[in-house]
Amino acid sequence: MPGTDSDTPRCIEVALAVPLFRTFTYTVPAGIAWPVAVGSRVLVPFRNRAEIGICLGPGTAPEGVRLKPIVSVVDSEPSLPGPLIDTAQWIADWYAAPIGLTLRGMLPTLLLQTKTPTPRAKTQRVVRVVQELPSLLQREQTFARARQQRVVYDLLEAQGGVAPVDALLVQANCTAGVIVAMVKRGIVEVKQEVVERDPFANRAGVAPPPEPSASQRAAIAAILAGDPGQVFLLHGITGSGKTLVYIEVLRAVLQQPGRTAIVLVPEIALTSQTVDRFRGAFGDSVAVLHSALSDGERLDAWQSLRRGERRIAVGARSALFAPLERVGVVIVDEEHEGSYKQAETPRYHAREAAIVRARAEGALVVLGSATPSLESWERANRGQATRLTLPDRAGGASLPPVQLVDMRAVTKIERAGRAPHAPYDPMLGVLSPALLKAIESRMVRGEQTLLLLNRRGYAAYLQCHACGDVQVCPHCSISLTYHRVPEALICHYCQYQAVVPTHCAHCGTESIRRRGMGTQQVERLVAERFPEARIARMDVDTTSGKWAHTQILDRVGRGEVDILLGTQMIAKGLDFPNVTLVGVVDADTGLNLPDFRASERTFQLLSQVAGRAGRGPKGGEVIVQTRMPDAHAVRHALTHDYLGFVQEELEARQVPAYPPFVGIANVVVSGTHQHLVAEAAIAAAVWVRALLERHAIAGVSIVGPAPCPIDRIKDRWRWHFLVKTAQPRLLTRLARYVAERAPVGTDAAHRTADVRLVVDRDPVSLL
DNA sequence: ACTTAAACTGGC
DNA sequence: CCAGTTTAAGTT
Repeated sequence: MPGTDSDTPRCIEVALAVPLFRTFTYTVPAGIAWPVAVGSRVLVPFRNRAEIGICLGPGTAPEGVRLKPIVSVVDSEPSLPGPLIDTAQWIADWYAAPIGLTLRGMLPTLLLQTKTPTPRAKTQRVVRVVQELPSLLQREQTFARARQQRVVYDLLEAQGGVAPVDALLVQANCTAGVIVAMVKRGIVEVKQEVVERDPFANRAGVAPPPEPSASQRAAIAAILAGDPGQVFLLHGITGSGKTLVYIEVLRAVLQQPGRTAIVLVPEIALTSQTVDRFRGAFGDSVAVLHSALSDGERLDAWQSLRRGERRIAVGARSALFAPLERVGVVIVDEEHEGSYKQAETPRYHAREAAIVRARAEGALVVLGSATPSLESWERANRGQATRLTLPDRAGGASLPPVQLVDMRAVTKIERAGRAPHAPYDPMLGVLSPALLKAIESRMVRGEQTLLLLNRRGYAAYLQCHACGDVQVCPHCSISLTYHRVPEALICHYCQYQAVVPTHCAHCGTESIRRRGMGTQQVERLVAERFPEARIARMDVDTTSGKWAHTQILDRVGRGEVDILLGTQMIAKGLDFPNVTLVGVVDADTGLNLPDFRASERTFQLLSQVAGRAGRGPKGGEVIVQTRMPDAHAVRHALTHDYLGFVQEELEARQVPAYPPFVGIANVVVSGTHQHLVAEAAIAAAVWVRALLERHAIAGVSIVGPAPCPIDRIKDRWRWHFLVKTAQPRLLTRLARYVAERAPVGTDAAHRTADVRLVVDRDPVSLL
């Protein structure tokens, strides 16, 4: 047996959760069984402390170092099976991340702690609405004189009808007396409740899946006939029944003894309907991994998967690391979603990592989307993925017709018809007559409307009409958004809050105006126009409570909402047959961001939200308001023409070169002093250029450095430059070299400015 | 990241 | 001159 000779010490390589691009070598004392399995947790002395690390295999003693012995092997079975270790190695390599931090991200935190405190269920007091006041009219009558109660009610309502008492008091900026009064009036109740309650644990089952259509059957058969590691791109238009394909593939795979499966969804809270269907089909075999699990619950879920008690892991990004063995299929739903990219180290993309893990497991991969990412589309073009298409909506429904409203024309007509000094009517600039009329007809018919506006708050910013001054965040270089309930100016990047000024800070006049509409303003306009409508708003502000998403959507599903208004979170995965109208209030919001994916994201958003309409027998229609009707993202969305869009967008990515034609790494330098950051970024870029020249490396271009489009966030100034090359291996080496060795923050001045450099390979956004 | 040791600062 | 504070180095 290797390593058992008494004169060659038994050594292992151990990864520890420190930001270092290296492992540590330990000896294994005689009392401990040899060999130590790869992927096992080991307790080791490190910096005078005991730490838990992961054994990566036998090691060789480096020269001139006195090795320490491990204390013990913690696991009887490795916590991380071989394919997961391989995946971790790939992630660390490709994304230039320290292996120890990568492995840490794969395990529940409790498994890496040396001491295990027992978590106990916490309780807190919550307020719940008991008397529903769905329409504006009822609310105005009820709260005629009770201003604060109205504020509390609106906040509560917006969060799904339930909220913790203390949080609500802070939000409404009022005293407990207000809530006591409301309890007395029988409008709300206050109860003590356990905080951690898993809404997925006891949700009602859903109807058994219908019979697959011909094209669904063809896709299922093709996938099941795939070779181990084969990647399928399932391109199915919205409502074509991709989920049914997933379910049937899962069913077939799980029939093989011992086989397991992983399903990734973009954000669990937004896809509860999809998750319900998996639960409905596979019941207790499913472990739902979501961000609101407590550490203890997460550990429970992890262990049930590790022990084989549950064979399907459903969850966001990190569910890819489910400790399953013999994985037969990995499904990535809505594979184009940017949330699959992690924003912190390791900055991995779960879709790419899924392909790597599947290869290591011998599993199939299914990437599903109505609007595949250009990366996946090009992967199929190159023959590295097999394209499957679901061209029709299930049940014979057709895609809804999309009507474009050119808001430039609306503005002109409105101007012409208005007396010279008549006050501007915000309604016309925000909701066109065509859209209003369409909403009205839905109200009359008892059908539901979805309104998308990808900007939260009331107004995008405040501007002084006299001097042009705009209120900006003192910590970030973006304007403060005006929020009405509760009234405040809020920075959407750092949550900084300021009171709303009455006078311009710059010129002292009172000419402050609200510019750029947000969801709160549209909610108000719609409520004024349709006082009897039951309106729900869904955006980050109304979904702060843990299950607020689910609660709001359940209300829509039960028909208790006439108009659901929200940001992009209403665009995903909702399937409500009574929604017959989708209105896009402003298609242009994201179109002009200085980011190479702006068009792609806009097209995806428009296509996804359009797909929410007409899912039932009543059909549906979509109305898109825009001032940029010629933009290709808008044009092709109108005709549901994904192929047309992709063709044009691929063309646009050739020159200047962007993914999928080149790989890019975004090197971001940040720190607290503007000029030091600029200096460091310039020096780093010079250093990389010199490196390329010294080694005569061709085929790499450095773009920049320049300030990031948002050049300050949370008091940190930001500069960046791009490293572009069509040679992935070269980019791996460069990214690693820069992350590990770039001379940034090494001198005293830069250290005081806390100058740091991060390498973000395959960035999802450059802002 | 975190800890420890070495190198500085300032009050006397 | 020494305590307290900043900075540099190293983790097996």
